[in-house]
Amino acid sequence: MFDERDREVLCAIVQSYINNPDPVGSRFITRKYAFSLSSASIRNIMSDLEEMGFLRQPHTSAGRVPTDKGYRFYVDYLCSHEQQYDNRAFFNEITRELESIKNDIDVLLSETTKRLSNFSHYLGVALSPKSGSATFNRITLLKHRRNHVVTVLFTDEGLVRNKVVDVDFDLTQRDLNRIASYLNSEFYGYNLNDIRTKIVREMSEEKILCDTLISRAIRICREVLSSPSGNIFISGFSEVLGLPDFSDVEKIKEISRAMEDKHLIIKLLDKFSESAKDEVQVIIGSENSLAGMKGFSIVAATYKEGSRPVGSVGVIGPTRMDYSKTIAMVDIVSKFITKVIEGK
Amino acid sequence: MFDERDREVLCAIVQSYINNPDPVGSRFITRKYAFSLSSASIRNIMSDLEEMGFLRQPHTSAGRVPTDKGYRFYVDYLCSHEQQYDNRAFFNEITRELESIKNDIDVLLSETTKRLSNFSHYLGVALSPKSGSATFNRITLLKHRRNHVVTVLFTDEGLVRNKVVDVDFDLTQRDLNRIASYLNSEFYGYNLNDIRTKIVREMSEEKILCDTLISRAIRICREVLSSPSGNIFISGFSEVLGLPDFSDVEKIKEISRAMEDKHLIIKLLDKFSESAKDEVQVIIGSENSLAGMKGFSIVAATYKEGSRPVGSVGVIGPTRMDYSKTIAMVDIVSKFITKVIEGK
DNA sequence: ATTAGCACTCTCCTGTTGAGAGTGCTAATT
DNA sequence: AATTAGCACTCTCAACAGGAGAGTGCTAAT
Repeated sequence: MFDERDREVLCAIVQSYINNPDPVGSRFITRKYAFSLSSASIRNIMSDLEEMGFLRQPHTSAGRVPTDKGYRFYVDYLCSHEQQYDNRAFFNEITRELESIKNDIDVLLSETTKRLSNFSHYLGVALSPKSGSATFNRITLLKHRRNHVVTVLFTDEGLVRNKVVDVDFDLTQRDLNRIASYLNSEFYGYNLNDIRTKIVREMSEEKILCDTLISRAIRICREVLSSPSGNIFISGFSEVLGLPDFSDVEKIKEISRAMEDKHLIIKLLDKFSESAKDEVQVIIGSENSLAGMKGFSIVAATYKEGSRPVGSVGVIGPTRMDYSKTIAMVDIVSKFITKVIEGK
Repeated sequence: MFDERDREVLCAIVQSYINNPDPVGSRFITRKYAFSLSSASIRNIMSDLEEMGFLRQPHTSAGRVPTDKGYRFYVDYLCSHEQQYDNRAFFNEITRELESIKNDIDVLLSETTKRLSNFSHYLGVALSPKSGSATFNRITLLKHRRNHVVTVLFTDEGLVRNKVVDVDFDLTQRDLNRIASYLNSEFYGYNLNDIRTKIVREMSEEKILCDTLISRAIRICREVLSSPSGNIFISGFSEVLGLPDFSDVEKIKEISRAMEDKHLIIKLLDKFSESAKDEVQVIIGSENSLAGMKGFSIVAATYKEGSRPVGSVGVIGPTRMDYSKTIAMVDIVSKFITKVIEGK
């Protein structure tokens, strides 16, 4: 009911449509892909494939177009992930130009998404490491004007975060040192999420409320940890505008709305980093469940710190996407970032 | 040759066109603006205005449309800058929601541009303070893993900047303290630009080369100052897409290209902050000289630190822009940011 | 100086038509 | 039994023509 020949036809149709967004007809297939079959036979096969839900017709007497289910089958069973020439060039550029940026993860991610979108012609996206699971190493407090404290937080993973915190009391540098060393002894080795919940729990305890030093320390620490966790990077909008899929204003509005709603994309990418699979993952069109992302696919992977995935990176593009090329690229990028983070 | 009546007609045409992007005809003017003249007379006046270069016709037998020169005259002499209801709402939202963000200038600017674009329906843009003219107050160096130093730079203006610097030598925290105190004594009170040039000059001097402490100090300091200076914030792309001016794909591509070329916009805004005028400034369409910004106008102003302008904020939109409203908004915003920076 | 009247121009919408591409079905062929 | 040739049918798209609508410029009258 679904033999080798059917697969070949489906594959040909998907590939042809990816190359060029015109519905593909039976005659075109016979000519271009040199099947030893007539167009009439292809028509029969296509009709079967349509009934099985892999293809659909935009209208009677147009050719066929893959459905999301069709793409899914293509990605899972048909497309080869072999590296192409393009990808080698991509790999070279990435490693050559970006390897030196290792101190500022945000710059690294932003530059990487830029290259990713340049080479793929889709939207490059990345989520910066979730600091929640990072491990507290130490904190330094520096006096800055009256009522302002500069905090510098170090994690075991090498993350450094600073923030200016308002305090409603005037403190000397000596006070700050005492507060810092309290925090350091108290929280060393915990991960930041645990510290956050620990603080909430302890806030109400009496011993905290009585001791001004401790209560001040806790308050400062809470401020530091309240910072937004995941930064998102998106780039390549003008790349996407060049695609024929976006020759229509409505389509453009759609994707730009999706882009501005960074919240949703963050959630989406978060899912990737939670499901700690090792491979590149693909979400196609309506599999996505998110309204406003109907016509788009996402190819993403996580990058890791040690063996723990801490963030994700990927590509958003139309469902009519060059999956094999894109998957290979995302694979390269995620591994590259992992490598850089771990300091080689 | 250009009397009161001509002005009134020009004003009516510009306003009508701003409301609604249809070429405006003579009959429409007489009906809508209740001139005590017939459409024929209006036609004569319009013909004169066209000859003077304030109006043009998209094609014979369409109505008239303002030229850049027409907008310029409107902005300089005709439009009233009175506050409208909208602006008060805008002012309230800005002050209520953003006054508390004063420690992180970048967050402040990014949030402000968001509101600005929301209310204006154009692109909100802002340039973060040029740190070059800020005054060195002190620097703190903290050890971070081997070969990495976290630097925290304080300026008199309250700016705090941190950066992780690679060093090719291993140092104890005590060494770092000595280096920091050398830098502090050496550079206290200078502005960052001067320090940068000073470093370049001194790098070659012998005494520097001999003394390892000093040479290391200088090297670290150079790294710190090499950071990118002006950050740019742009927001509101999806706002802009809703405007009838961008119902055409080509137009959308144009503005998105202009947006991606952040370099150019930075240059442009830089000009604003240099020409230290106190008012909101307007650049209309081709006055801009920048290719790729032909159909766009820029309304911008500087925000200040003391009396010195340090950055700029504004709006980019189609030449067919509601100038009086936008100018009022940019005025509010620039004054608001100035106020917040100076800590009220 | 102003205006009514009119011929003219240009856009935009609508309907028509014909070419082209592709399908599904049936009957013939292998 | 699978494949294919042939054909009628459907749908899109581009080109074209006509007509309504809006606006102008000019001239002659007020």
